[in-house]
Amino acid sequence: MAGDTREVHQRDIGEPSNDDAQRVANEMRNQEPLLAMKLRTTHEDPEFMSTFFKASRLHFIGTWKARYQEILDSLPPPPALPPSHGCERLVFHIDMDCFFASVAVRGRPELANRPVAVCWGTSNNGSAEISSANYEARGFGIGAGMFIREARQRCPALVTVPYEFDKYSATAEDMYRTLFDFTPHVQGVSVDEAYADFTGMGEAGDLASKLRAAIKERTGGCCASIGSGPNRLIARLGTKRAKPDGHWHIAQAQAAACVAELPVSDLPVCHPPNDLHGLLYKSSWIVDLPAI
DNA sequence: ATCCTCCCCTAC
DNA sequence: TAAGGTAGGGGAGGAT
Repeated sequence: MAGDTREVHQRDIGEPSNDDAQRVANEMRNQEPLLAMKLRTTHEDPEFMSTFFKASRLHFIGTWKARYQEILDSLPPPPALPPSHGCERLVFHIDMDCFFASVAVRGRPELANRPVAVCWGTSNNGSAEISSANYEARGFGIGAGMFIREARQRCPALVTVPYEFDKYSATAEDMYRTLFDFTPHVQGVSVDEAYADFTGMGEAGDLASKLRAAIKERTGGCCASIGSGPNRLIARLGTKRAKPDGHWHIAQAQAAACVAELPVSDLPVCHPPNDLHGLLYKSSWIVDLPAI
């Protein structure tokens, strides 16, 4: 079988096997106290509420702003945004690639080049929700929001690893401190995503490659993708095309043409189900919207 | 017209 | 077994 041949080949050249990767994932689970407890009621665990929030990825994401504020408080207050003098602004949208999964793979060579997904859940056919999947896993059609059961059907060799919230906080801080080294004009969006104004600081491609390299080094190997353009919306649309591990610039002059050929669903807030969802039936492409 | 409060919705 | 929280934008609708 082709798969067997590949395994033999990997062993020959000393690369970690799938077994090595699964063993590392098992060790991660074994060292996670939250998985050792397996306590589910207030009777079994008097600290049930606290345990629940400690294990919640949504709570982690939702309370990130408070931790970000501590970073802001440790820095001098940002100067006012300098005027652009009528020239177009250079706005960056920085977004870490599959953040939780890349933190998991970082420093664990056994997981490199393997399909990896982050979730609680130790059962192969459970309904634990995957919150981050690396690009190898996405190649099997695995993505955020999918239950572990379906992901395992699509890729039996998938490596599932538990959350490491403390590492996410520290890595996010590394990313933000790197960004603040470049400019004080930073707007934090979330734990793994920010906008920054680079107007008048140089050429977009050059700045982006320097910033991405600095983030990758400071975070120990986590990649950021960057979209850039004259405003936040255009920059953000550029990031979609930049991923993974890339940069895409959309200048003001190209912005209208670039955006026109995108599907309506690429716009923020235009994802069903919502109030604008009817538009998706009338038009799939942004270029057609003015005709509606 | 303007300013509120609530409430629904999105994104992360 | 799995860990669905949180902040902020914007519309509706009432009070001024």
